[in-house]
Amino acid sequence: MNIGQAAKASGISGKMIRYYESIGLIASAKRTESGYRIFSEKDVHALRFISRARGLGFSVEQMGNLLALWQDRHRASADVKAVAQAHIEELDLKIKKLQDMRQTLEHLVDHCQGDKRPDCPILSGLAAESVAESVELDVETS
Amino acid sequence: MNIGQAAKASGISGKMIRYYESIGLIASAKRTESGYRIFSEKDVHALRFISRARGLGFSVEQMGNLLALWQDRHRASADVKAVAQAHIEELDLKIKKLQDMRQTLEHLVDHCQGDKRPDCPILSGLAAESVAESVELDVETS
DNA sequence: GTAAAGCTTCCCACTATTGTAAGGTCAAGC
DNA sequence: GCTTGACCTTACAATAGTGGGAAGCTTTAC
Repeated sequence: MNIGQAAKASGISGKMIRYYESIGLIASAKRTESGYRIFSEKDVHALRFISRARGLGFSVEQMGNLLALWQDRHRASADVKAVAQAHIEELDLKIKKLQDMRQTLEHLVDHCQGDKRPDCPILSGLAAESVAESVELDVETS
Repeated sequence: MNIGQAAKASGISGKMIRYYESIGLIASAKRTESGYRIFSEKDVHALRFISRARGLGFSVEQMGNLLALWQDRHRASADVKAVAQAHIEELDLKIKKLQDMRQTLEHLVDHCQGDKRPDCPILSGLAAESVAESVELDVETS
């Protein structure tokens, strides 16, 4: 199988397959005499594994660990679970950070008239000593 | 004021101040005869504005728009509100994406014993034709 | 036999930030 | 006046992942 067919079959672009090979995430593919990469079903299977792990937000480094565990028939499921749980915690942190941003911004937006006048609590909020300060000022005067 | 003092006062590293200047986000600072950058209170004010916008997850490009609006005394608050709301939508998309990942992963983790045995629904889930497939298999057999 | 499609490597761009190296400047102490 | 250390300057590299493109070779289809 050529790289293009492996790409279609796995959902990973040819570009990225070459990249993953170059950084050692996957083994170097065999080559034809003329230098074309050859992929087996097993290779595609691994690429699909990677594709799903990426879809769940695992980093390349974490995928390296997961792939090693996947290919180790004597792994303990506890080891896999630990990697997955650590990733859930990372996701939680990111989610919380974004939600905090969202909330602050929403608060500012709620207090903005959004008309033709230039007065804007969003800009005052960004310019204030602290975002809370402007919002509180705003609350006091409303 | 030197760049180091401006950095401390604004919460943006000297490195990043130079970067923001290089990409034109902020105006080029005046220099002493020997080439040191000089920052005024007004400059620091703008840097703090940037610092807060960054904290709310605005991209450099969006900050460019916000700064322009901030410095335009005749802006309409509706324009600012539009930028902010567009950003909230971006945040919502990111949050949703992360939450979806989190949920799928949590589902897999919940079905993993996490002991010394090698059987692991997390790995099967990643290796399956689709993540849902393995989970459903798992549900059927549980 | 020629043209098109697909492969190869290599280099660049992106976001935003940090690190490092080589060198100039300023202020304090002696 | 000179040394020292802290601070400044520019320039280049690296990070993570992905996409884009060029130049050139191979394979396939007609």
